[in-house]
Amino acid sequence: MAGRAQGPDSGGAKLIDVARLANCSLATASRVLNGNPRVGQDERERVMRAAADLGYVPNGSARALRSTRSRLVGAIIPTLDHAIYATMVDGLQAKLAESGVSVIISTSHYDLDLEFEQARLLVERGAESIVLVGSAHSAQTMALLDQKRVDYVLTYTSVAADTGAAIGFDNEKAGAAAARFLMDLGHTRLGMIAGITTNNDRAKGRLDGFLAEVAARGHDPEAVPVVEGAYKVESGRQAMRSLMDLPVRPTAVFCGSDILATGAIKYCQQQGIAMPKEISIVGFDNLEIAELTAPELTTLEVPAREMGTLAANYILAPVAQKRYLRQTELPIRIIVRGSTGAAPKFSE
Amino acid sequence: MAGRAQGPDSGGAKLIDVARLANCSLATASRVLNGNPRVGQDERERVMRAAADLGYVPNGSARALRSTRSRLVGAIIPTLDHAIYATMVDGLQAKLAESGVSVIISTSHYDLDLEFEQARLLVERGAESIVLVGSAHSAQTMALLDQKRVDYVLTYTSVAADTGAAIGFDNEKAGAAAARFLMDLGHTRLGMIAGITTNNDRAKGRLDGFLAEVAARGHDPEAVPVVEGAYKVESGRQAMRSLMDLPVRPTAVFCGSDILATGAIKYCQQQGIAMPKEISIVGFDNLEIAELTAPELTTLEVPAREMGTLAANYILAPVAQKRYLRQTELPIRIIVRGSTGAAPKFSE
DNA sequence: CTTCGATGAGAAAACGTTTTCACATAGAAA
DNA sequence: TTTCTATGTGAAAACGTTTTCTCATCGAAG
Repeated sequence: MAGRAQGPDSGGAKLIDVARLANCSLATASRVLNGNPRVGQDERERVMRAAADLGYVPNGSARALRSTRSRLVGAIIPTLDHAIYATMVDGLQAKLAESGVSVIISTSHYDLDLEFEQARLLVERGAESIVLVGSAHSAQTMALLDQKRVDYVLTYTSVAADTGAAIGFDNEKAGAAAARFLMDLGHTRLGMIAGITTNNDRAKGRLDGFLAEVAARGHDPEAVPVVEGAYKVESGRQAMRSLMDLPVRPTAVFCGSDILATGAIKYCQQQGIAMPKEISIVGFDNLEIAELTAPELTTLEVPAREMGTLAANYILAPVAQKRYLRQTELPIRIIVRGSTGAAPKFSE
Repeated sequence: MAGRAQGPDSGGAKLIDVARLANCSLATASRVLNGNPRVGQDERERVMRAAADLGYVPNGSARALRSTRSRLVGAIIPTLDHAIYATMVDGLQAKLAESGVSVIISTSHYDLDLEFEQARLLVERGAESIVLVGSAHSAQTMALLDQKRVDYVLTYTSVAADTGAAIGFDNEKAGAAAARFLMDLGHTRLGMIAGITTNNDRAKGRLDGFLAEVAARGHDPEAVPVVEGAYKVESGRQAMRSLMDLPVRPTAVFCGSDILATGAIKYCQQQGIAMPKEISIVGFDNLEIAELTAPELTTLEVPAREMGTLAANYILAPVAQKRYLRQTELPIRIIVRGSTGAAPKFSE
């Protein structure tokens, strides 16, 4: 970080230079470049030409300072290393770019204190809106956004706080749907490989919903073995092993992500556990890999890109419309593939 | 995009408020918050406390305007939807965040004109450095970066332009290594499924290197069938089909990415083409999915995260060190797994 | 003819910082 | 004592825009 972006000498043409070349005042030049209609045709053309000739690039800092509009949006996600989040950001960025709004990205690594620091930095940078993941955030963070009047959007959740917006889906409903789907196939011995639930309300929601539905069907949720694993293929494999080593093996396992599910499938293949004959597996996310396993993976589709696009739409919307977009719950589809089947019959 | 980030009334405490509360001048307050040592102990403490009490958040625009240092870095990548790029950005962002530098991200979708627009916008936002992917960029883009004195880093390539830095690997060498590996296994009937080479010097480099090595071994590169496919599993599948439909089937296929390779493997499985007995397949990237196929995929590892981290190091380095880091060529390893084997013996 | 509203244009203030410059004060060197 | 250097502090300029006034000019309405 050495060398300056736009030194006084270097960098190049400023608005005053454009104005001089176009033989008009600073004010007029500014108006032209901002599309203000109150300026004559010929003047407008002179300024445009002058700007082009000089290769004029406005100074965003100065503009932001004076106008209090930075055209900057911040996004804080757990990590870019998961397709789910990367794709959401891709959608967000693509949509915002259409309107000339830039995205500053930062990662929290599932740490709420770190998230607060990032939020602070984003506010400092002048972000007009901030996109967050999930509904669990530190009180500090919320207070900051509130005090500084930064509007924010929660994604991957449908639970909106009292101030910001929420655009996502209901993780509990999704977990319940998975349980229902498996029980409808006749499975009664269920298990779950959940993502790490600490500081992760999405992982927790899926687990809670899953167990709640089990209870709703009159089964004992306490009897459902649950293993938590980091978002890694290998943890899925190991989690599956510990489930399969249980005295009473589950016949169906719901995994909190496709990555975990893939590891689970891998374990079954290695152990020669027939799928879906002996074991049914359901994933979560519908990543591209869900079609690469053998058999292909039944999974719940997360509308990652759509959440990004909708968050962008909300951010770009005029205040009048905002209240209608404030709480958007997206439906979550189950994609049935070969990894699930009817529960095996037991001879006992 | 409605509602302002830091209005005159709203938002909250400014530096002048901090100064007043600490009973000192604006200058002193500024010095304290910037760690300037020329200020007394007690004064320093008063200012710190005042800033904390008021929840003071500096205005980055004003700071950037006056100091010409934005602490902002831009990154323009083809898309965030490919793990390769997302991971690089993750590494970049993580490293820069340690020094309080933020990353503005934008995507070019492999379009050089769009890339120029994005670069312009980043310069406007005050980015002090810009990270680009590959070595092929429009003259306009290069001229802009040059004129505005924005230093830039090319990644995924080891070819540096005369001004910026390059941190990556040699795609031609990598392609050649793949060819050598396969020929060393006895394969003479090679084929390639390349990524779309239009506006993509990385895809093109891999192809060129592959063919060059074939030629270097005394074979006719014209005889090597090449199919281009978009970065999708399905295009890999289709590309593989067209290769397998050839009158003389290749016995070994080099794919420009693991995604394409995965599609190719899928086709072979569907068609019952034995791997690696009848066909050897080599991928590129070493994505997590490379370990999920059956057999697992032999592939060339791309140091995506490392490139991001090193780009960040370069950006953060003091000018004196920059020249030593300017051109960093990373080695590229071949990860041998089950998808490749000795060439089949022909009865002819 | 006036008076008016509309239109086009410029001068100067303002945005919130950092930085330059000047000025005290105090202890050390002469 | 005088002169110097080092240290801490404040006043005010500066960064490059946007925006608020103010002021002409002009054709239309009175």
